[in-house]
Amino acid sequence: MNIGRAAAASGVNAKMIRHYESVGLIGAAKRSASGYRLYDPSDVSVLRFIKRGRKLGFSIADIRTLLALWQDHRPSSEVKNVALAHIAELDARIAELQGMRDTLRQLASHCPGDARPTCPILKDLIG
Amino acid sequence: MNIGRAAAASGVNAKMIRHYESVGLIGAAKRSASGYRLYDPSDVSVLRFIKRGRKLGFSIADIRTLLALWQDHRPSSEVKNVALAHIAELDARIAELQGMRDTLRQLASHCPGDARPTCPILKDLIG
DNA sequence: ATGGGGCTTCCCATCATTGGAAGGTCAAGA
DNA sequence: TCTTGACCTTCCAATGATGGGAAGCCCCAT
Repeated sequence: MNIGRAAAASGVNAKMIRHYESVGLIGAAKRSASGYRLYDPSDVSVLRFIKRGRKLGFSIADIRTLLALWQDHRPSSEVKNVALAHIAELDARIAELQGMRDTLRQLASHCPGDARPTCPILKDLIG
Repeated sequence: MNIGRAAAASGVNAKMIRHYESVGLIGAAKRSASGYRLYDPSDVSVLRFIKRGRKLGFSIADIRTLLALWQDHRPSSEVKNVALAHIAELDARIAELQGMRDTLRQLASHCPGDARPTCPILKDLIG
């Protein structure tokens, strides 16, 4: 299977497959006589793993860890720890964004939004 | 006032002040005879505006707009529109992260987290 | 054999920020 | 006056994940 078919089968586009190979997230693919990368269904499984991991917000570094844990049949506690750490990061990021949003919502609610230039949003930005 | 003092007074470090100048977010600073950038309190106000805007998650492009709206005394409706659009982006991003977190929390809650390799988190990633 | 689509590598851009190198300037202390 | 150390300058590069595009080779169907 060429890279295009692997891309279609995994949901990871060809560009990213090459990228993941270049950063060592996946091993170097075998090559055809003319230099085309060749993939088999187990490679597609790995790509789907990566795809799904990215959708859950894991970094490439995390996914590298998770792939190793999966392929080495490591204890689920190790997987769970990675997941819990990521949940904590997500919580932190969510709280940060909520703080921004709440502040802005408050400011915007007091902004007349008319032709006058006076605006609490600008007032806040000016400090 | 040299760049270091402007940085201390505004909370924007010297490196970023130069960067903001290079991308045209702030005008080119006057220079001393020896080439040092020189700032006055109104420049510091602009830098604080930028700093605060970044803290609220506005992009440089948004801040460029907001600075123009501020300095040109434009109607508050324009400012409000920028803010409301940003709030919408924040809401979308928050929802996205919450989706990830909720999925992960669900998966992690069913993961034994013990010495066995079987783990619903990995099962989900594999698809 | 020709055309078109797929594949290769390589470089560049994003966005905001940070780090570092190499070198010039300033002020204070010996 | 000389030195030292803190400050300033410009330029280059890296971050993380992804995408765009160029130049050129390969393969298959017509």
